Amino acid sequence: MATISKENYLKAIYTLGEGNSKLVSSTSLAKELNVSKAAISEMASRLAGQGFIDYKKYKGIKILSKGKKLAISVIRKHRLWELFLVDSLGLSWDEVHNEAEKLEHCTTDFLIDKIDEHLKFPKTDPHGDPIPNKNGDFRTVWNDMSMKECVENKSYSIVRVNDRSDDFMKYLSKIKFLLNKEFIVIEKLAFDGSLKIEIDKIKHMLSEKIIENIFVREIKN
Amino acid sequence: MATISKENYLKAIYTLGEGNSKLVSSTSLAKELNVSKAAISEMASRLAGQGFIDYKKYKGIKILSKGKKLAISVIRKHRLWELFLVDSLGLSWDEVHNEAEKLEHCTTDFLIDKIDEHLKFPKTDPHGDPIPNKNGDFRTVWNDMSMKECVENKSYSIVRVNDRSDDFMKYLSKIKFLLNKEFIVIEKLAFDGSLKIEIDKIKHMLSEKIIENIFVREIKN
DNA sequence: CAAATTATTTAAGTATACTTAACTTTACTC
DNA sequence: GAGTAAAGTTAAGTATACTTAAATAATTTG
Repeated sequence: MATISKENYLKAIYTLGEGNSKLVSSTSLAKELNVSKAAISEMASRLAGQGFIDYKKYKGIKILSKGKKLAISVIRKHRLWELFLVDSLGLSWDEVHNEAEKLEHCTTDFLIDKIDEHLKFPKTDPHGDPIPNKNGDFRTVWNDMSMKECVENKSYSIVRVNDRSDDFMKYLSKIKFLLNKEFIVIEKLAFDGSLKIEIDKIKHMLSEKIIENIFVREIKN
Repeated sequence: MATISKENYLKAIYTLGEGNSKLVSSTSLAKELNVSKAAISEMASRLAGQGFIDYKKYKGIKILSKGKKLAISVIRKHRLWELFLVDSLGLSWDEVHNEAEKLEHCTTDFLIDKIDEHLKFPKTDPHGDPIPNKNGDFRTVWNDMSMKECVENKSYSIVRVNDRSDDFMKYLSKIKFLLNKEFIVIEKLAFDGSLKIEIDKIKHMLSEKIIENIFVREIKN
């Protein structure tokens, strides 16, 4: 049985392992899931016993195809819910993450496929992350760049954000820094890595901590 | 903390106790929740300890205002989800009960209020059951009658059904016997309590077991 | 390369939510 | 009112998913 806990462990292992390439350590998993390292050891043994992961004591965790399948299915549910809540229920993008975090665990494949269909099989969620299709394939090709690489006097649009904390999302909403929104880089400050940008004719200073979590696409005119 | 189990226990206690009037027995609860009678004793002690119910050993269970509040909140979530899935996602009424049974436990008050608003504060769900408002009040006045009381050559419309089993709901869907649908009683057979009705110009025989779970309103012309 | 530090696991204990089996209470019948 | 059947509880045990504290393995550093 795939309980809520197991689904969250597998999602975290999949994310931290970046697909299935990297080994995931107990410490990083414990931090991600907000549980003790002892809890990780225990659950790792259980998940390994059920064929979801490969677990070598003191070495690390690697997701197996069975675990990957479940993780992607949960991610798919999460992202489709987020988009659905924004598009069909009018929630704002900083409100949907926590709701989707719960809904992803109590949605049947039947229902999520109906939602996928209703949204006309979208490719990305409201944060710009790709939505896997029914078969678990991410078809979107990454062609974005970190906002850190932006140069002065060029226009960009925001393609993806990499943080879901309330504070971060709420700040972006407040300055109307939404997905696909265009902005111009006015000034780049070398000494602290911060960026002065103009959006909707209003200028904002963004710290390095903010911009390293934002991914953009250059707009060529 | 209100876990999924606790929510289901309170929902069942509220339903079997018909609001808060009747004492609920361990046996009936065990049957409703598909667990052993021993499990009922244990959970009853826990719920009583937390002030959700009044529990007198060997006597029975009675819901308290704290428990009633939680039960109604879960029922509200269930019924709003059902209507939402039918109205906004196009699921059929026999598909929504099982989905709502899961979603009701992982929906915040914030989200369900958004759904309520989106549906324009509906009064009944797709089975005709009343939806409590944000304050927990059921405002709908019951003016339906059991289908058993139907008489020959009169027209009725279906107002509410009292069973959520897949077989029952699928059969009603199949013969297009949907909420608010009009039908005429052609013949009433006294010996087995069955009813011959006409719906969309097609005649159907409905057994007593079916009609006792259907509630109707007479259409006067 | 040995010592120290960090990472990880094991052990023991807790809470929830179940089970079956044994026992007790209540209700019913003669 | 005693005997019995049904209803309900208690006791003991299980699985999941955590915790803290102690022990062990791996890695880093002098």
